Parts: sequence; C-alpha cells; structure tokens
Amino acid sequence: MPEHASAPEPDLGSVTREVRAQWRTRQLLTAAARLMERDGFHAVSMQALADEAGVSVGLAYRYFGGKEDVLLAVIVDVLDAFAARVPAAIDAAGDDPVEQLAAAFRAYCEVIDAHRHAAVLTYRESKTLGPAGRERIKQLEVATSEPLRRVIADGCAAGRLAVADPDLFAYDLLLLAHGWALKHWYFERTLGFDDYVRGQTALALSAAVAPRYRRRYQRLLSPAREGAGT
Amino acid sequence: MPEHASAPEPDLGSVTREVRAQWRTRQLLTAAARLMERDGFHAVSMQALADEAGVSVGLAYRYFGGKEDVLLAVIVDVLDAFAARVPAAIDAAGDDPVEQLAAAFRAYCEVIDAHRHAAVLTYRESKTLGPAGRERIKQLEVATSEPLRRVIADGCAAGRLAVADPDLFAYDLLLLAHGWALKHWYFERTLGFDDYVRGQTALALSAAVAPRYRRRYQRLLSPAREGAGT
DNA sequence: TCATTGTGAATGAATGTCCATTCAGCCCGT
DNA sequence: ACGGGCTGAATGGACATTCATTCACAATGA
Repeated sequence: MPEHASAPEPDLGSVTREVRAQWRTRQLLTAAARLMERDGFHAVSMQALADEAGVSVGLAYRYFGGKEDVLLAVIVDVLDAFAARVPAAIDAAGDDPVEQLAAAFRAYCEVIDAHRHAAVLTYRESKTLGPAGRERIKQLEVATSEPLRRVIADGCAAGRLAVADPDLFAYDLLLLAHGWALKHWYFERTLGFDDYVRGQTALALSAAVAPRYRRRYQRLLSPAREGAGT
Repeated sequence: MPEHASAPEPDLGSVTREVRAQWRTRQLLTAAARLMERDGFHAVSMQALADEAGVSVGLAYRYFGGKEDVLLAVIVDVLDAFAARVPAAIDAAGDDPVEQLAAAFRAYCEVIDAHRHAAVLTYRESKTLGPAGRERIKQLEVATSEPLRRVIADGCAAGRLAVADPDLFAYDLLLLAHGWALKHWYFERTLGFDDYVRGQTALALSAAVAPRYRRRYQRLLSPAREGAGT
C-alpha cells in the first residue's frame, strides 16, 4: 500500500483548473476502484470513498454527480484500459493472426488481472446503473471486443483459424479472461496467472486453429512452459 | 396486491404444521427468486419480498433469519438444481463419455436458463454474504462441478478426450454455461438457447475430443442443426 | 352439536441504523 | 479582502428488523 491520502500531492495551487480537476478525478477514481474492488460497490459509502481519496465527501460531489456516477466512471475506466492495451498488444504481435489472437487474449487477461474485481463490476452492478449508464456500458463492452473479433476474422480469412461462429468464439475468450477474476478464489489454489493464460490459450486455440496449422502453433497449443522463443 | 401464486393454496387447515411451513418457505423462496432475478438483491426490500409472496414482513422473519439468509437460500436452491439435474442427465446419456459430457453441459445450461439471473447471484452477491455463507457456496459450487470433472476424466481415460488440464476445462464449461446468463443481453440478439448450447458444445468439444475420434462425433462438433444441410 | 379456550401463525406499525446528498461557511492563495 | 476550492456536520429518506397485538382454528368439554 503506497501512499494513500497524504500522498505528496503536486502543488495544486500552481496548476490550471483543468489539470487540477483531472488530478482530483483520477485521485477519486483510483480510491473508488481500490475500495470497490475489495468490498463491492454497495459496501462502500461515500464517506469511506472520500476518506480513501483523502478528500471530503463534499468534494467528491463536485467531481461526480453521485455514487452511481462514480461506479460508472470506474467501469468505463476499466473498459478504456481494454481499448488502449488490447489493440496495442495486437500491433506488437507481428503479422501472424494466430499470434495476434494469443497476444490479444493475454492482454485482456492482464487488464483483468490488474483490475481484478473492478472488471467483475460490469456484471455485478449492471442492475445498479440506470438504463442510460447500462446502455453505455453495453456499447463500450461490445466495442471493446471488436479488436478480438477482427483478429479472429482475419485468422479465418487467412485459413489459419476454423471457427464456425467467430462472434461466439470472441465472447468466449472474453468470458475466459473474466473467468480469472470471477473464479479467482478457485483457480488461485492451483494456478498462477501465467499458468492460467497459457492453459486457456492452449484450450481456446485447440478449438480454433485449423487442423493443418496445428503443428506450426505447437508452442501456443501446449500449456506447458517452454524455454525457447518468446 | 395480486395473489401471484396462481396455484390454489392447499387447505392449510387440514395439513400438518410441517407441510405448511414447507409451503411457506417455498412460497417465499419463489418470490425472492423472482424479484431478485429481476431487480438484483440490493434493490429488493423485505417489504417488497413479503408483498410479492403475499405475506407480511414479520412472517418472512419467522422463516428466514434475515435478508441475507434469503439470498443464501435462493442460491443454494439453484445449486441444488444443478446437483439434481446434471447427474441425471449424465445417467440418461448412455455410456459414451463424450455424449455424457455434451449432455452434462446441456443440463448445466438448462438449469442456468431456468434461473437466469439467480445463477448470476452467485457471483454478484458473493461480497454480500458473510464469510460462512460464502464458504458454503464455494463448497457447493465445487461439489456441483464434480460430475463434470469426473466425466471429463472418464473421457480422457478412455482416450476419447485429450485435455491437458481437466480441471481447467471443467471450469471453463461452467463458465460458458454461466455465460448464457451473464451475457444474455448480448447473445439473445443473435442466438436462441439451443443455438447457444450447440455452438458452445461444438467449440468446447473441438478443443477436447481426441483427433482420431473427431469424425465419430461430427454431430456434436458441428454447431449446425442436424438435418438441415451441412 | 355448540360454546370455550389454548396455541402459535400472521400482521404491520414502530424502531434504530446507515448512508447519500446538501450547504453554510472556512481556508488560502493572490 | 476577495473568490474559488474545499470541508464536514446536518438532513432526510430508505430499509432491515422487532414485537405487541390480532386472528384462525383445533382441541376440549358439555
């Protein structure tokens, strides 16, 4: 637990409104994520949230319309992380669509791992959000899965993948990534993060890689750790 | 308030207390499931619950220790449904382990479909339950997945399945079954229940059936409805 | 068969707690 | 001393839980 409330705040006085507002927002968002990831949305009072962020309750209301807005912002924040990291991971994975798919899946899992319970908030609190917020989340979530769908489509087009329903497959990958958070209490007994990603990648690609390319991707299809190659 | 129980109440006067208590419990459980499935646990007040069940608040407390107990009971009820139906489905599926696996998965999905959101409660409200209840749920859930693990193990032993980590695979199947509830808002646009089950079965078995047995299970491996052209 | 009464099921207003939200004013830099 | 950032006690509402009271009915006695 690094610095909490009494973090060395930057000199807010010397900074423009705009930048200060951004800093405050980030400060609150971070606190909200931390608490809600640990205790669940309903168990976090605005008082606790403010305390954690090291500000007053009133100030929280200057930056967010209400508790529900905070929840929405936290969720959007996580979804933004997907939107930022997954495409980047794909770009960094070279031209091979199967490698790209594996990289994309790993990136999803990494974001989940970094936001463990916050990611689950998407499910858990869907009922808490008003219809407007809920709609926004749904849309963002679909958009977030878009890169994955595109990579799968590419792989199919290139003949490397053979998937009957790419849409379904894409969502399954999302689900398996979320599974790391959803079933963490179970998996952690036997698997580390890396084991989980490798195992799931192997399973998923077993179902998706076209038979004639199986050998080529042996490295990804076997969950065992191997020394050579990256 | 409309008496929701469209079923005519049995002549309570002529039955024993025991039976009456059971009737009441069931009545409350049904109401709780209905409301919580629709609005989420936190949005359901004891008043609303009592109204829905057609009883008074006070009576609800005669049958359940408190709101949390009701939640626990609803969840346990769903888990019991798994425990009852899945083994039965496996028994009814003959001797082939792959057929058994497909049947077990379908049974899971059917229970999920019958209890849509209630099944999600397991995730959503894990933070709401006290440590004791949470532990009970976890244990039940692991126990519930046991038949699935055994069938997979059988399949591997018989050489029909080739799965590196049966434990992981079993939980993935659970997750995909839950996916029907978790991502229902998305899937329902394009898939019916049966399409979903077939599609997921095809994907999962693609990853698991040993290569030399692929052809034998073509029926399960292709998501297309049998009979309709390939 | 008809009053009488004991039992515990059922009620729902009252209680106490918790918490989101507000706002009257304080602090501090300029 | 002015003004915007910030504070935190006060407010009001919602809701879980309790309990004094009512009520239905079966068992009892005549």
